[in-house]
Amino acid sequence: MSTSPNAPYHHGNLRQALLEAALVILEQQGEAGLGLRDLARAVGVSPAAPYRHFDSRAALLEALAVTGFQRFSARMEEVAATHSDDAMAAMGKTYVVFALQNANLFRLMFSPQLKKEARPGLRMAADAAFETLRHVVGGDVREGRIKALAAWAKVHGLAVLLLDGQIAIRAGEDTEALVAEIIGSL
Amino acid sequence: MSTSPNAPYHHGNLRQALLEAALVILEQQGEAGLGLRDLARAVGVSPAAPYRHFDSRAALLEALAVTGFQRFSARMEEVAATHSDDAMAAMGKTYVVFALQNANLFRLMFSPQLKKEARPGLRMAADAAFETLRHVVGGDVREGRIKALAAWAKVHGLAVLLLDGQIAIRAGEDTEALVAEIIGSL
DNA sequence: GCGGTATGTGTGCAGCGTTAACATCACCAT
DNA sequence: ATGGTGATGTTAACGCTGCACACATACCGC
Repeated sequence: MSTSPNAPYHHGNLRQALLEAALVILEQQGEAGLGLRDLARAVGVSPAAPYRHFDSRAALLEALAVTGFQRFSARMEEVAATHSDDAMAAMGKTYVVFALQNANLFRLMFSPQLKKEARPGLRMAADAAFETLRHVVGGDVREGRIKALAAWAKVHGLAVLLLDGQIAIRAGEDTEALVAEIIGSL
Repeated sequence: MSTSPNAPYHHGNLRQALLEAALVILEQQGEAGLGLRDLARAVGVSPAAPYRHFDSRAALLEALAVTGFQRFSARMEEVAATHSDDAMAAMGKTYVVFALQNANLFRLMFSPQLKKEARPGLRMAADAAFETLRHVVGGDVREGRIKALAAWAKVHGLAVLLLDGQIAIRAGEDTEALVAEIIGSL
């Protein structure tokens, strides 16, 4: 039942292939549509093969979320480096744009079913991702912390509400412009 | 196989009983732990009985989310009525406290698997819940809208980040006080 | 009373995540 | 070279889930 007559018995780099295919399916179908059997079929491998690389479906989702945080982190550092003057606003906008462009991945990163208390790897990836943010915003100082948390909350809430379609975009209104305006309003 | 020898064949008000039991299970076990069979057993009814009142598991979850929005709405209106002076801050704090007290219900209300685009009832319940908020904050005015959205985003983001355990509470720090401080920092 | 309809029961199906036993291959010490 | 060993993939099966169908029961308008 092999896909190709002379397909090799071993895939070569299955773990990576699974993650990549999973990212595609995730963005297309959402987390609920990402089944292990479909995923295995998409990569051309038997239904149980993924278990050699991931303990469970939850572990696979965790790995996806971790790469999500890494990509997010990379984007943030990049923006922090190139916009040293208006870093705060630029990072805020990048934050929201990332969420909108990678909707289902972003949702997965903050999915309640990936309990971060029980998954140190995910917790660390998440913390690392926000490290840059915290540093730029000066959240380590005693009294700067409140403002930093407020800014973080505003940006994150904006991302979540937009993802949820909760903030109505009026006719002829540009989403990115609206985001910039809201972030700008301290 | 009846729970009690003279249990009536008809439950009386099963729909309501299901919703109430579901709310308890939801808050105890989270959305993933809410199975139709367990729920039916908890109410003392056969596994297929819930389908007379809910088309699917998703429909049940939707109904739960709707009642969640209604409770949320009630709390908001109550606070808006009793705190006519500092309405904004009071409502913000209530918003976050509601999320923390009804964690899993709040998560369900904004769960991506309940696609609001495809569920008009849920959409309406959500919109109605935020109506009060929008009114008090003056979000209908052209230029007040940005500030209103910013405030909403800040409060919502704060709730979500706290729920996710993403905002670290330092030793000897009171969560509610921190919330009040962050909300206060415009 | 009686028939129709709403409500609850019992059974079964397909699909899921997961596991265990087996097959195949790469690699490394001899 | 070769043979043993562990990593990787396959196959089959288990238990569970949401869900659908046919049947049983109880309420309600005539």
